Amino acid sequence: MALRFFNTYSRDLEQFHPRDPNGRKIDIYTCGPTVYSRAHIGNFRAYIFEDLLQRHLELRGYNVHRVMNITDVDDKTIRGAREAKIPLQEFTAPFKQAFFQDIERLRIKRADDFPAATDQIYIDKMIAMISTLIARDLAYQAEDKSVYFRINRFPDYGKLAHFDLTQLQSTGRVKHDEYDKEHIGDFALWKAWDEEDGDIGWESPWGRGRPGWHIECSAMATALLGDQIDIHCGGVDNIFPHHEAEIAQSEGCTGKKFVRYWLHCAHLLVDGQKMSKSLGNFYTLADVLEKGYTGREIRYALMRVHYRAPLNFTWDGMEEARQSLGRIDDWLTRLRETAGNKIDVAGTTQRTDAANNFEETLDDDLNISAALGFLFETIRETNRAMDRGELDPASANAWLNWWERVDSVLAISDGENEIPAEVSKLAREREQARLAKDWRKSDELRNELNARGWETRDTKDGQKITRRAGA
RNA sequence: GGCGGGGUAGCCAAGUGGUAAGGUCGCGGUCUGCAAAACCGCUAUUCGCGGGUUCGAUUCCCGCCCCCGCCUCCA
Repeated sequence: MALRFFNTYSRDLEQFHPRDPNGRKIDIYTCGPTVYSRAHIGNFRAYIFEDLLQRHLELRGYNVHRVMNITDVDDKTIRGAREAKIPLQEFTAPFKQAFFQDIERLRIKRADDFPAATDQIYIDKMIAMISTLIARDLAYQAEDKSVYFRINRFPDYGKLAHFDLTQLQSTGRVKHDEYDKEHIGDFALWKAWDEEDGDIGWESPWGRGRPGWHIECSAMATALLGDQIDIHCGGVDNIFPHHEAEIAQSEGCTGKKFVRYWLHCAHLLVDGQKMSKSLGNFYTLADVLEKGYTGREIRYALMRVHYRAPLNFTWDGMEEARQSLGRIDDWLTRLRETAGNKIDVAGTTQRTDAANNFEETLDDDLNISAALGFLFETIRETNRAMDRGELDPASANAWLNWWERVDSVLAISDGENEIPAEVSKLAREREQARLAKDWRKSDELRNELNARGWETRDTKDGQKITRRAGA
């Protein structure tokens, strides 16, 4: 099956065709974090979806160039810096650092570029774009000195969200001191400095101020990827107004179609509800790690549901993720034992079929659930063959090679676990106790190993110890 | 009110105009000193509800109900 994705713009599944005439190079722009606090697991669901997308495109032979912006100036960062009585950069730095730590723990590939909104080159680019928009009558400076986009002059405004502009209602989420706008839907490109901004601001043709949120992404995307990009991703809540505004700004400047495919990830719910601090169901990655779950377990839990379906985060779900990964770990351990020392043996026809199923399923708008279904079916079939002693080393190796491809997309395999000397000493003692049929001592040692996070299994080839899932 | 996404077993979830993948949990069995893992078996006569089309619908059409989100700076 050819690659296809659900494009928010058309609300339809579309075959994927990159702009690159050779069909190999793909540009992706993804909206990154606002660094005013630790990102929460809902944010990471979106980033994991984007990572899955990139990894699958790469498995399919595409050369992906991805940009993720860092918003390091906005109302919240300014407020945070003011309350902490420290410079803005000093306030955002630790959150940037935490963000990079978090994505590493979740095995999210780093983007090729992480432009920050406060980089002078992007501020300059934003100012240049705003000037162009004003020159084209698509923007105006209002009485309050801020510059706004004039949505009535951009006929396509509302096409992405499929909104009728006359229906726009204020939700009161934004402070409404913006009476100077011509239309309630006009959004700020440049926000005039006010007292609350303190010493944060940049000089511009319209006076001191700071960029609006939307213009950042237009400036950084076009600066790094050009006037047109293949795929732009984000959470569904960014469709309107953020991405709608990006289209208006970018196309208003370049006159070219900005994005070919808009992909949006559904929300993460926690216990069936939106995360919020007041409900006490608000989790950062650190919160979940503290409960004893590992990065790959969290990655799996956030990845296993299709990106366009709402995902309900629960602790039962985390436990399920742990058990599922344990099943995969044990399967790999067995395959490696069966394969012995052989490496790089040519695959079997059976392997190829499974590979196609896994990959073709992902081609269909990243159908991860079906892809995992194929993986687990494969696991059962090969386990059955190994139980019967019917899987030869060459086939086991072929499966391991297949897994390498699968895991290049999923990125969920367990690291190599070195067995600590102390643990292997206990294991040897238990082996001796078992030979002596001293079951009491043997069981005590098993409990001891268990307490240290290691599980023992007595097989016909002798005792095996493995690291317990999550330990 | 407008615009979306979703409603399939205890929980998570795939899927198709032809009779329900997979994961997890639970129960029984094989194996084991006992376990663990693995494997085998059982667990939705049924896919939110009501109509319609059809030889046949969970899948198509119409109506309705419920959950979640967006509607101007939340991924």
